[in-house]
Amino acid sequence: MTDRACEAASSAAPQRLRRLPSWLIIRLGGPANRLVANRLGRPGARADYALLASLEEFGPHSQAELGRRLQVDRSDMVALVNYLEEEGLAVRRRNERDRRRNAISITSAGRRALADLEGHVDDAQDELLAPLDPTQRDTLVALLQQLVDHHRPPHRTPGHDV
Amino acid sequence: MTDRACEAASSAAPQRLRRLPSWLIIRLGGPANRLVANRLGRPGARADYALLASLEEFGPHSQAELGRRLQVDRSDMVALVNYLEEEGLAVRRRNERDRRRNAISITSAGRRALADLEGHVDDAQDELLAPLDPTQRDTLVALLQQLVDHHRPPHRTPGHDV
DNA sequence: CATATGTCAGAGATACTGAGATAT
DNA sequence: CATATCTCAGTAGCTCTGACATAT
Repeated sequence: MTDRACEAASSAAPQRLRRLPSWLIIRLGGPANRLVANRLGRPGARADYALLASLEEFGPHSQAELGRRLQVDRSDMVALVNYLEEEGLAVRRRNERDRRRNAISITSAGRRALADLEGHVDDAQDELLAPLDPTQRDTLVALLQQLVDHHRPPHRTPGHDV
Repeated sequence: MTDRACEAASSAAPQRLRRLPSWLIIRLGGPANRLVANRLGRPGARADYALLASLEEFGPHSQAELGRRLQVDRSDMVALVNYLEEEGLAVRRRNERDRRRNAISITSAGRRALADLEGHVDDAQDELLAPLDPTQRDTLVALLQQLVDHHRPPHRTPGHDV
């Protein structure tokens, strides 16, 4: 009996961690990542979805702009744009008004891929938030948005866009 | 004017991502990790805090039990326990009732280290949750706890503890 | 000249996989 | 024999740093 009580608790996290926001958020990163990646079929597809959403919503970007929007390092953006280009989901041209920059644009195939990915991403959200009702989900999203906004690095806007 | 409007929005995330729980959680993992690591001074100290908290709260553990409690792989637990042992914060003995297992116990130096780390960890939470008032913080923690509990892997309790 | 951009090479921390030896 | 534990080696994805050439 006491043995069974001990066993039942033997995989519960310590209270110090269960009450710790940073621990909860970091722990939840695993399932969040895994559920989305499983639905999308490929580990890196989460980043592709982010790029395509940004391109579709705001139009052409330089790679540095994409990086600032999505909080991805410039150096890591290269491979991501390479992939979209190879798959025909985006095109990379020269920006003739500022020839340091590339101008990345979404293609029609990219829009179709975005719409397809979106359904799977939404399914993953339902799995991730399964125990919460719609009101709780809204509350959670609103709170997380405040935190993400607060921890966004200071805004540096150099030249004109694209 | 239109240029400035474009520039002001050039680092805002797309709405598709701003409303996406998985994206918000994964994005927040960075600051959560960084703030705690900075306060504790060493990248790996977050894991040490978790181990010490578990040992202090529940008494001696085998390494596999620690792994199940904290959701850390057995193979990664070896180095973590090595470090605690080298620092004199825990001792690793043989469990004579089940000689496959080690029995990890916290030392008095470990308890002092835990108390010290706890202050810094709490400071990091204040930074992480800065934009939220106490009620919002409680709400957030309660919601995250539900999600973490829900995504905890299925409970497998083999033998008796320690 | 100072800065921004794209690119590449490498490091670092985290997480997972596979295998082997030992013990139940 | 089947399983559990500890350990090590290797892999993979993610993030960050440093450097360089090019352009503003």
